[in-house]
Amino acid sequence: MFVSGEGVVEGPMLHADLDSFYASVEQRDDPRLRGRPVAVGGGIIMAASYEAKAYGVSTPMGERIARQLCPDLLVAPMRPKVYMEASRAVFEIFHDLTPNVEGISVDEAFLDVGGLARLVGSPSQVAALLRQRVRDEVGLPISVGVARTKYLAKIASAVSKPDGLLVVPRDGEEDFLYPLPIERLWGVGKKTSEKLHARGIRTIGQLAELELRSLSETVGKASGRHLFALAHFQDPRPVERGRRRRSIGSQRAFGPGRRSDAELDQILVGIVDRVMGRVRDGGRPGATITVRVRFGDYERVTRSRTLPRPTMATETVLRISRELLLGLRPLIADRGITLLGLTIGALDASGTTQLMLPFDAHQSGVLDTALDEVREKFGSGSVRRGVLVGSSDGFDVPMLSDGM
DNA sequence: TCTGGGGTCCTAGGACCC
DNA sequence: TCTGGGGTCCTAGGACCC
Repeated sequence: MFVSGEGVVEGPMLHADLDSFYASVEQRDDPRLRGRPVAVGGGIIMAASYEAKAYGVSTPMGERIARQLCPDLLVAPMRPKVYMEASRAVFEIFHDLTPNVEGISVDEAFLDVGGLARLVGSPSQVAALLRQRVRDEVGLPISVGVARTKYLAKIASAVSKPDGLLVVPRDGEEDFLYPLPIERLWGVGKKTSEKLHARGIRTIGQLAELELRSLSETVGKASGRHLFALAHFQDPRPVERGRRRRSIGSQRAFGPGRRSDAELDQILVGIVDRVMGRVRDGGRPGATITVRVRFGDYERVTRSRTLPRPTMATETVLRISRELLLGLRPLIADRGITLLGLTIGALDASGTTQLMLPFDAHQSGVLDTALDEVREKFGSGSVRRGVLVGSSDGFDVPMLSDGM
């Protein structure tokens, strides 16, 4: 069961995903790059066109390796502002089609197109229209997957790439999903796929044959439940509008050479400045400050501290980050440092509240009253989603939390 | 594959409270 | 005085995603 918070809708899902986003923008803006292997970045490849991917160029990959794989590779420098503008234009088209848009990243979103049947047509017609509009109005290729659930739609868009459209019919879900390799599932990365391969599991169909218990023993409890549900087409998550970011961070990588304390401090000041600028721009004070360090041997550690209340003050955050970094000085002196980063999380923590409601809250009207209370206290944008948790005495307790 | 930069979520242990 | 069970919050690390 899912308890719906504000802005939660349900219907046929559409997943739209721009192809090789940065590289496509570069090819759009420079005709000489079209049809040729293009990479974006410098030092490290951040995006590769399909022509470049054909040579084995991928992200993240060192530029030198990429050039070895593809001697004709054209490398364009990053132009973040241009990409942000293109992303904004694409999302405008999404929102023009339906208000039920959940942005996942700059180049990717879920759309619930259930309500559009009468206005525009079937989900696949909406998908075709969306692709056409993005192509005509922004000049970018975008792939779209259409299915009953979010994950199926996401996998469908990935399978349809590049510049594709794939509809998974309700009676064709098994035929579509089960032959695919497990790596297609969201949440199966290097480690998890290794564990499953060790058991001879390579396809989603094979994974679906496992018992939940035995799957959980292999990949862990939460992961096990997650993958089991996906393999059995259980994915009731609706499109969530207006998700808010839960942390803001910045980091800088550098070569393994020696850094003086003064040098490190200067880098830290720059990073804190950048992060706190974004914190203030967004009006999202944060309480948990995390300093991240990667040593000369590329092993990473974090040190964090949670303030009694969220802050937007650069001075405070700088002071805490200096203290945290100070604690790492001996290790850095010993092993060198190749990355310094700062994340500020628990955003808006002062306004976080959780309401425990009885099981029948939905029917009894208790839920509505509780939602009104939260909105009154924290503003109407504060109720983000409903989460179902089990309580120890056997009763299911829907929990609403804000600031998500 | 000699290693970016921005994130999310989960786990596990310890401190602390009732 | 000693002890248990249940719960929250914080910290650190890990896996994963785009």
